[in-house]
Amino acid sequence: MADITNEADLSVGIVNLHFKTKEQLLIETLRFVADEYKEGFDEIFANDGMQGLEKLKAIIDYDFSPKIINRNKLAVWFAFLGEVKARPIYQKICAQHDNEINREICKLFSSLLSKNSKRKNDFELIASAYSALTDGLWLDILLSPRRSAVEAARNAAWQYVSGLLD
Amino acid sequence: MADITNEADLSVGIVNLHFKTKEQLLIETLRFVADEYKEGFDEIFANDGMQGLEKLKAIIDYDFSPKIINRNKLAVWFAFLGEVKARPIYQKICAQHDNEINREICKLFSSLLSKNSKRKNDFELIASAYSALTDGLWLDILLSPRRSAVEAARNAAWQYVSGLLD
DNA sequence: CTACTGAATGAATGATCATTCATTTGTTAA
DNA sequence: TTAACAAATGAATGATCATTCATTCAGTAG
Repeated sequence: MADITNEADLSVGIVNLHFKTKEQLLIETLRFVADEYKEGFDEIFANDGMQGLEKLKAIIDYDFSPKIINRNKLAVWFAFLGEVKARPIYQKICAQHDNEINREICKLFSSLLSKNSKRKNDFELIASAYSALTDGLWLDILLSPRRSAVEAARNAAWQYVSGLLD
Repeated sequence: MADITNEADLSVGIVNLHFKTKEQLLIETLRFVADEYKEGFDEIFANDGMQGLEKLKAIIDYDFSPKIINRNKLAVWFAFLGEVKARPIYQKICAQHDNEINREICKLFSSLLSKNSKRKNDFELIASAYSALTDGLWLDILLSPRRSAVEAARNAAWQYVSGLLD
């Protein structure tokens, strides 16, 4: 708490007055970053100017944009995820957003694959794989702080998607 | 330390005598699980009875076998990963294994794709994506403790790989 | 100017928990 | 049988750190 309040230029007292406990502060923090991510995601999905593949491209760009991923924010995400087993509340906080996002991604792949008879029925599996790929690439970036990691990750995500749609 | 030594049926003193500090205990623990994983991985790669796709299939089975992934072990992995930014030593401990594994996976995809003129030169990108996909699927399993998650994850990994090789 | 109220401070408190070490227990050798 | 040494114990110690609360500060009304 001392470190946090220092960094924020606030007194220990006022932070505890607002958040009540350290645990509450952590919970609100997770909610904040989860909402922030979802908001940007929704913005892209609500944009009817984009269609299908174009939308997916926008999501990928968003997922690897500096606003959403940088080592600080990734460290926050994975610090929370690493605690999920000990504090299931963290997983619950993400659950609703995750479900909504998954539904949208499923819909998107379903429409993208509709012309591809071969993979048409795999859209749910593919949506899961896509989301997992993104998470895994984020982890990569957290682990390897080379400058090129973000660019390489975006390419890997894009190559996966374009490979699906030949 | 009290919890740990209780669980292990050892006295606090003897554990500290051996590990010196709690931090050392954590470091040795990470080394242990990292070595354990690598050992099983090497066993598969050293087996010359298997070739190409068969080997990849074996890796996938291994990556989602109960010995390697179960919620307890995943919680350990991600707890360490979530601390990487604060304690870079954790990332260093995994680095050598990770590099060796990446090299093998690259080789494997390189040979698998050699007949596919279209993706022949993407084997490094594909290897990264494959590894990230696995990590992401592991995270999925940690987050969603439904019984079917492991099976679904294995399918997603397999569908990615088989999709590459049409 | 004074009294009142709510916001803010941060030193002091108390709880937690890693680490230590005086003591006990077990083993080997003479 | 006893002495010497090593291994193991866990209560006591001390460091860390979240939380509290007596006090100060700032704004408003009379």
